[in-house]
Amino acid sequence: MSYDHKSIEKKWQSFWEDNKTFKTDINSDKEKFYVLDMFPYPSGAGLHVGHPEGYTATDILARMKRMQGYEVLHPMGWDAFGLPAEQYALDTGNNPKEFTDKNIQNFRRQIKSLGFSYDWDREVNTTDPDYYKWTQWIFLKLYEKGLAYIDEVPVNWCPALGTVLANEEVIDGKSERGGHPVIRKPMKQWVLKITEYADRLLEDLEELDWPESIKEMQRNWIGRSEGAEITFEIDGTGHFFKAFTTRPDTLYGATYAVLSPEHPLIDKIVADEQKELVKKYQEDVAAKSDLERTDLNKEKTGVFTGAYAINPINGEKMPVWIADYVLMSYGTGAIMAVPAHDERDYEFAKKFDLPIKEVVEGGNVEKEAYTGDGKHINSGILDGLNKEEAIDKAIEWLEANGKGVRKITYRLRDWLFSRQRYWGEPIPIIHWEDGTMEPVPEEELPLTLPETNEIKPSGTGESPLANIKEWVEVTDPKTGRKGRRETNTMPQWAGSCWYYLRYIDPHNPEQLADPEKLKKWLPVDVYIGGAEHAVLHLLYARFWHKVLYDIGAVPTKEPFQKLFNQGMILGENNEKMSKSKGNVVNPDEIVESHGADTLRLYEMFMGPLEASIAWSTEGLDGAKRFLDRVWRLFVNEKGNLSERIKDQENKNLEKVYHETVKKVTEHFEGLRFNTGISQLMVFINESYKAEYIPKDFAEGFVKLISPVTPHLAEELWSRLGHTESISYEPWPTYDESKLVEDEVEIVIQVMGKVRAKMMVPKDASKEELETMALENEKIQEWIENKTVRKVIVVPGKLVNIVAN
RNA sequence: GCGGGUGUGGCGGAAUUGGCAGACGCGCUAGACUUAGGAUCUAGUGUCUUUUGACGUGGGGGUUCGACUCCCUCCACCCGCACCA
Repeated sequence: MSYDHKSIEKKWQSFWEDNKTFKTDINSDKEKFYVLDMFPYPSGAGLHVGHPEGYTATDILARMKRMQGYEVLHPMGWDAFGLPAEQYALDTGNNPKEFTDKNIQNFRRQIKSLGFSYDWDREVNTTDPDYYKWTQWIFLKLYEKGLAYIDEVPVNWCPALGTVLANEEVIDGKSERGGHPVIRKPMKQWVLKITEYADRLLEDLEELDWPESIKEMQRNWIGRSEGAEITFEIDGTGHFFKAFTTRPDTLYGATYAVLSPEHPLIDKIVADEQKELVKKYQEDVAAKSDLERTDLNKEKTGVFTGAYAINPINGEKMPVWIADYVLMSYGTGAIMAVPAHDERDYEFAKKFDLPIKEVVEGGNVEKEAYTGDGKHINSGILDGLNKEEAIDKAIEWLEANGKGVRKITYRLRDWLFSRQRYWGEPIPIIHWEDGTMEPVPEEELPLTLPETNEIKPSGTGESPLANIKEWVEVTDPKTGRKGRRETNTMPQWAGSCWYYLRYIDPHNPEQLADPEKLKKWLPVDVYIGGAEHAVLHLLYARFWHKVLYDIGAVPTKEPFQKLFNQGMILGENNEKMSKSKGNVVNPDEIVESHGADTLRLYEMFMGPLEASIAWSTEGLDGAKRFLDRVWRLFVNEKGNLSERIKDQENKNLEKVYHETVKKVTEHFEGLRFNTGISQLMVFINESYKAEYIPKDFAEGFVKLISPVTPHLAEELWSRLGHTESISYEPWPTYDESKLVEDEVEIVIQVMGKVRAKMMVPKDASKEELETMALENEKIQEWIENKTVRKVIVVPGKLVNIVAN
C-alpha cells in the first residue's frame, strides 16, 4: 500500500499556512540563520524543475536549522520587472502590471505546492512602489555620492520600431521582432561608477566562502592590471596621447604606436595623403558588429595615419597606425606596440612589415614574440635588468622625467544603468529647461510609474514614458520653471541588488530596513542559486552593498557570506531543457503524479547539488518507492501505526541509528544531500531486517527526513502520537560511543593485496594485531616460503605484510 | 588562445588524513507471492576465469608497504573569458 500524497500534502500545507508555522520572529533571542534563494523572475511559463532544486536545498537547511534551535529567516519574493512583460504590453496594449501579477500568482501557487517553509509575510516584489521607493532611494544616494553620472553611450537603435533594443533582442544585426535593421547610435545614458569600487570588490573576495570558480570569474571580470601610462608626443604637432602598458620595461622595443579607430586624436594628426584611407577604414570598422570585430576577425587590419610619435625614452620616431585590435573601451584606446614581446603586435608588425626590435633576451624573435622574463638588451638604462626590476626602473624614469606614471587599469567598465523601457523603476531625476538637473526630493518617493494602456515606442529612442505628457512634464511649484522627468528606467538588476535587505524588514515605511535588525541578520549565511549569475548579479549586489556600507546603511562589507551554485537539471536526453526540444518537465505534473515530497527527495538524491544531471523518470519512481517503503514501515495495512514500532530498545539497530544521525547531520550541513539521503535509505534497509524498531529511533528518523520530505514527516509524526508540528522538534543527537563496536573487522594484506579479514577487539594493540595476522591460516599459506620483510599495522584498519 | 573544473560499473553517483574501490539509487537476472504484475519480498549483479585467482577508477610514467586520492606527462569533455595592451 502506498501513501496518499495528494491528501497528505494538501493537509499539511494548509496546516502550515493556517498556523503561520514558519513565521520568523525577527527580534528573537535565538541565534540567527539567514538562508536565501535567488528570487525568480515570474515568467509566463511558470516554474521549471530547475527552480525547486535550489529551493529544496535551502529549505532543507532552513528546516534543519529551526530544529537545531536557530531563528531562521527564509524568505521568497519576485524579481518582477523585465522585458517579457514589456513586450506583452507592446503586443496587447495591456498594462504589464496585470500580466506580472498573474504570473506571480501562478509562481506563488506552484512554490507553495512544493511545501517550502517560507515566511510568506515577508514576500517582496520589486515592482511594488513600496519596494522600489527604496530602489530609487539608493539611486539617489549613488547620485549624491557622484557614483551615478550621464554619459554618451551607443545603443542598439531600431529606426523601424522606433525603439532601443537590448542585446538579446538583436539577432545578426536585425531586430528579433520584425527583422528590421538595427544600428549603433550614441545616446545619453545613466552610468554607475562601479569601477571606483573595483579594488574593494576584488580584495574582499578573499574573505568569502564562495566557490573558487566564481571568485575567479569575478577576478577576471574586474581584470586588474598594473603598469604605466606613458605620454607620447606626436612629432611636430604639439599633440599628445597616452598609452597604457603592463610592460613599460619594453619601451625601448616600441617601434610603432596604434590608436583605436575611434580615438578622438586621429582627425587632428592624420596626414593629408592618408586622410581618405583612414576615413575609409574608420567607416569599415564602424559598420562591423562587435562579433565581427572580435570573434570572426583573426586577420589583423589597420592603416597608417602618416603621423609619427616620439618614443620618450630614446627619442626615436614611431609611425602611428590605427587598427581595430586596439579597443577604445580599454585603457586609453592607444598602445605603444612592442612587436618583439607582444603576440598581437608581432602579428601586426609581420603583416605590415614594421620593425621588430628585441629588448629582452630568451626567445627567438625571428620566429615569434617572446613574452617571458629575461635580461634586457638594447635598452639603455635598463640593460642587464630582468623584467621586474626593469619595470620598476622604467616607471621611475618616466615619473622622474614627466613622461608617464604608474597606473592600474581595470577591464571592468562602469555599469550602464539606463533602459529605454516603461517596465522598470523610474530614475528619480528631473531635467529643467535651463539645462540643469535635480533629483526628485526623497519625500516624494516613490516616483511611481504612471498607469497607462498606451505603452508604445516613443519613436525618439526614449522609453514609452516619454509619450505620457502628464507624467513627464513638471513645473517647479516655487519658481514656475518647467522641466521633464528622466524617461529612462532602471535595469532589472537594480531591484535584485538589495532585496535580501528588504526581507529583514519588509514593511518598513521609514527606512530601507531598520539598522538594528540589519545588524542582527546580516550577512546572509547561505545563498543558493544558479551559476548564470556568477558575475553580474553578484557583482552589482556587492557593489551596492559596499556603497550602502559606506553611507552607514548596512553593517557589513559583504552581503553573502557563503554562496553555492546549484547545477542544472537537464532533459532526459542530456540536453538543456527547452520548449523547442520538447524535453521540459513540468513540476505541477510531478506534484500531481508523485507528490512534492518525491520531487524534493529525487532532486536532492540525483547527485551533488552543484552537478548538472539529466532528469530520469525511473529515478523519480525510485524516490517515490523509497517513500512508500518508509510509509509501510510505519503504517500498517489498516492505516494504523505499525506493530513493528515498539517502546523497547533494540541493540541491533543502535549503531546504524547513531551513524545515521551523525552522517545525515553532517552531510546536510555540508550541502551533500545525496549522500545524506543515501544514509537515510541505509537506515530503512536495516530497519526492515530488524524484528522491531524502537520508537525513539523511529521518531529520530522521521525528524531526520523531515527537512527533505516535510509533508510525509508531519503525517508520520502525528501518527506517532504527537499533536504539534515536527518543525520545531529538537534535531536528533548521536552518541559517539555507539558508533564503535567492541569488535571490528580488520583487513590483512600481503604485499598490499587483501588476503584475509578477521574480527579483533577494537582496541587491540599493534603488536597483538601483527601476531594475530601472522598466525592467520590463510595468511600462512600466502607467506609460505617467503621472508617477512616488514609488517605495517594501522590499528582498527589493517595489517599489511611485506614478504617475498 | 587564456583561466577554472571534471574523467570511477549498463546509468546517476559513493569512498574521512593515502588504508577493504563501486555505499545508496536506477536498470538488469533469477526466484517467491499472485488471475495478473509495471506492486511487494528474497537473492544476485565491475570485467575476465571452471576453481584457485587475475585485472580494474581517461592513457602512459613516477613516489609509497599501500594511490580514485600525491607528483610528472598526454588525451577527452564541460564552464567562463576572449585582440584587455
